[in-house]
Amino acid sequence: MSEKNDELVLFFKALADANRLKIVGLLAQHPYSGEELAALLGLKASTVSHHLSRLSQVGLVSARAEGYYSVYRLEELALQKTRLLFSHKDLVSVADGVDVDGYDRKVIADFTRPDGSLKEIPAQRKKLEAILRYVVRDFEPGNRYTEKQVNKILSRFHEDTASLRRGLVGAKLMAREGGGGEYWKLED
Amino acid sequence: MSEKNDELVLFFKALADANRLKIVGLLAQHPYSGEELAALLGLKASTVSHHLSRLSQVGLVSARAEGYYSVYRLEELALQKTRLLFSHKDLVSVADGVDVDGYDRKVIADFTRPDGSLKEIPAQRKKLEAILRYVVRDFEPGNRYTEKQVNKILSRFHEDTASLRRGLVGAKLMAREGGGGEYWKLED
DNA sequence: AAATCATTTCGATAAGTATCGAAATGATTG
DNA sequence: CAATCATTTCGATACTTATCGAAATGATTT
Repeated sequence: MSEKNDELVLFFKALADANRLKIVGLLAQHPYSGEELAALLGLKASTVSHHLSRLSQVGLVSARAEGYYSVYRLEELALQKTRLLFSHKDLVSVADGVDVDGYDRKVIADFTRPDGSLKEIPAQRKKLEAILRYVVRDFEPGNRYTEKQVNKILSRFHEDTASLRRGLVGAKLMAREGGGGEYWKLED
Repeated sequence: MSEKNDELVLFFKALADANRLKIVGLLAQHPYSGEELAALLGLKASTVSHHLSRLSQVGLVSARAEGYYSVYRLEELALQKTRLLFSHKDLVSVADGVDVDGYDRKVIADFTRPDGSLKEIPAQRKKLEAILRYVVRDFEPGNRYTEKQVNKILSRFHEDTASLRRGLVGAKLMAREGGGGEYWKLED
């Protein structure tokens, strides 16, 4: 997950420099030695060496010895790979390491007291939904509850149990049977 | 020339950061508000704003107002463009700002295919010479080649190896020893 | 082995930038 | 218009890195 992303970041960093892009463009024509590249770009040999190191680190260039020189060439294979990189599936997987419950946790932290009860019931819909997801955890799947039992559980969180109860049903986190007033938790 | 490269550098810089990549991955799933992104990534709102600014600067994300929030979405068009970015021709043009061999580069871009082979052998003398300078790079200085070896190397570029071979000798880029038919690369 | 030439490594410096907190701005609701 | 909430801007800090010069390493020739 994360290591794969690091590799991607390194790849883009390798291309995120004007002089390295020029090197790639030059090597796309034909191989060059480091000395030639330095002359063409107006840079010192040590600087070019640094750039080539970053490029070869991600497999974009490779070197072969030739006389005094090392001759560097572009690895078009690495670029081919890049073309395939931007499929929707691969893009989505870039976010793999992300903690998707982060938003809920932040809202819960903002609206709850140390004992877990609610300081207030959020007015904004998105935050209310996060809080309702938090509250509904205290109900067990499969169980059926009377309205009185529901209110008792909800009262741990806030005195306005009616609002919470209506919210849970409205958010389709719980359901109610029309007549008898029995409630149960809905699964995702 | 250079402005175009700057744009490219900015584009890669926009993607050369782990958190921005995650944002791209998340927005590839569906739009998010800045607040949600901040919670998901464990960053402060101001930091996320900075990242979104860099991403929208290169057209990768766009925003639309929705209630209190601004909702950001990925511009898949910008990514499509990226796929086309790595054609041989465009790669070669990345080195346009480099002040040497500009003419040769243009000719090479015009006459070569993505794999580096020749679409055709130029008829005009100046263009032919530029192409010959390009071709001769694949010969190593000091080496001696039989005609068969020469033809094998030249066949990477064009099936008419005889024309290329005669051109190289005529342009004094390579020399041939009269009797035995051995060839070698001439230095500038 | 000594000399020569290119490349790499190292240390230093300057520029860039990711991140935060605080303040300013913008947008929406009451 | 006042209150509320999200976003942006600003100033500061810490980390990264592009660049250079000098020294070390590697490779080739004599």
